[in-house]
Amino acid sequence: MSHVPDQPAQPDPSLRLLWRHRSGGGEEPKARRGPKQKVSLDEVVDAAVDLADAEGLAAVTMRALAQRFGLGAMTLYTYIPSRDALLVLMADQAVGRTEVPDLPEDPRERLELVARVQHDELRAHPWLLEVQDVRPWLGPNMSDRYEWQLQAVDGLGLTDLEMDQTVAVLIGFAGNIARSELMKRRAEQVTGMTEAEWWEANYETLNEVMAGTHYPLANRVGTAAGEAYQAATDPARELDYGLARIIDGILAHVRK
Amino acid sequence: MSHVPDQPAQPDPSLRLLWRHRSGGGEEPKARRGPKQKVSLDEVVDAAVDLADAEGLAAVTMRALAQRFGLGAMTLYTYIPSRDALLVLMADQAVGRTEVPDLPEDPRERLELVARVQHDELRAHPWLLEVQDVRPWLGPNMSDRYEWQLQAVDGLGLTDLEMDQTVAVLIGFAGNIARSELMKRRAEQVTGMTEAEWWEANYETLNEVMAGTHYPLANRVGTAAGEAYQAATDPARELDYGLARIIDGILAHVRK
DNA sequence: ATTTGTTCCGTACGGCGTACGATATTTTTT
DNA sequence: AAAAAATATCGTACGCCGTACGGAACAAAT
Repeated sequence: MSHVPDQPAQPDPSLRLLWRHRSGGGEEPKARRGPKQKVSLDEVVDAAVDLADAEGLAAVTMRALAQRFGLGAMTLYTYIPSRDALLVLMADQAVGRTEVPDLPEDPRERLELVARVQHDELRAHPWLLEVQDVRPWLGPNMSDRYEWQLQAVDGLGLTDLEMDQTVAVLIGFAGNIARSELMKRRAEQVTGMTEAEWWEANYETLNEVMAGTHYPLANRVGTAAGEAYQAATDPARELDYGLARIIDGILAHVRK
Repeated sequence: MSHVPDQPAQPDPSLRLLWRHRSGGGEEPKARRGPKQKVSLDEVVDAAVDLADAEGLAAVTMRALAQRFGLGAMTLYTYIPSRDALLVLMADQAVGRTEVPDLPEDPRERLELVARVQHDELRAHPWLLEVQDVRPWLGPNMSDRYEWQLQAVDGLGLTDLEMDQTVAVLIGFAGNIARSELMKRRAEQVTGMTEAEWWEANYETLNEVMAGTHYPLANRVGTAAGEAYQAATDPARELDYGLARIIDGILAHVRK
């Protein structure tokens, strides 16, 4: 049992960084001592977001990011304590970039909007899907967003707990769609083929290797999907379908 | 435009590895030339799964895995072409470990079972959530599972495409619950505090930093959640609630 | 003028995946 | 029986990564 003795549980340092713009009314520029910082923290975080948008989260290395400003790698550590802390700031900053529309009156449209905003955002910043693994941190922009999401489900007759869970279901679903889109794009990038090309290239091998095993339903469904997805885009339909079912279920519950 | 000339699109090498046990009826042990392998590929993959279960996916390094067998790191590359390929094999092998129950007759129970099996599996092998980012590969065990999932939604009156999408919604939702459980566990591990302790430790800072901003709904909902989750476990309820809504929506759709 | 707290940055450490080449071991061919 | 070919093992090394550390340049407080 390793038990750190009686540390009074330090408050999380990321919190003050996250809320650096809004924290306390007291403006105290409080001239610092050493040389002036060549860039601002916001510029750093913004550049990191841009980099992640353009080349993926893996491309956001300390060295690469520092180089964008002509700084040495270690200099970044006067701005942020660690790369993980940077990711948290990036996530909140990215969320801050999307401006949420006003909520319509129709309940169905409101729920749908919550999901679609989430989906669009994750399409714009797919790396958010990876950062969420780190933590769903409570920065100012994420807090604003959450409040907005709760507004969307407020007044429907849900309990407080159900409001939270309903939002979770909606944005979780949107996240799953975004994730499958991301995986598809990545697969095409890695293999250098489209999905259709991959299937063609592996058709023979698959038949050979799966000889003796039968997947009647999977084959039928797979064929249907293959034909359908040649014309129309797949994940858009997935989103429409799933969202309709989920919202049906939610509204039915409220009107029980 | 970097365009590889006219390679006839090599079939994916992972496929043969994935199906190594079932591929073609022809048994041909075909004595290999060099020294015998000290362990089998299955042992390697099994060990990797165990390691990931116990210490997380990050602990599955080539060196650590090789050491388990007293092998040098590079020796593993005679078993698998790359770490990524290993992850694919691990995923399929892990899926193969869970034995799926027979499908009940009641439609609602069937849909619920699909989600709960997925959820339980991801609780047993949380690292699958990270591997899915790599790819949802079609190994034998995954294929079996998919066929089983389609059986669960067969005969409900869904179109072929809808069957696929319905399964996706259900297992996606289960994955989201599992992911939030995982994040919670990780957060407790990293910070060394329970969620309640974290809130207590940061209560003051949060109030200070959020002064001037008001989140009426988030506060109300957060308080409700805080009180409720002291007694009952949270994600279990989330699963029950969301699953009920989703299945309601699906069944309403087929009985339209 | 001196002290003190910052910023900047070069160097270095340990860890990762894995390319490469040497060596040992087994089967196949002669 | 000997030589050749193919395979397994593994030590070394390269280029990445995050980041600990220490020194130098700098600006404000003393």
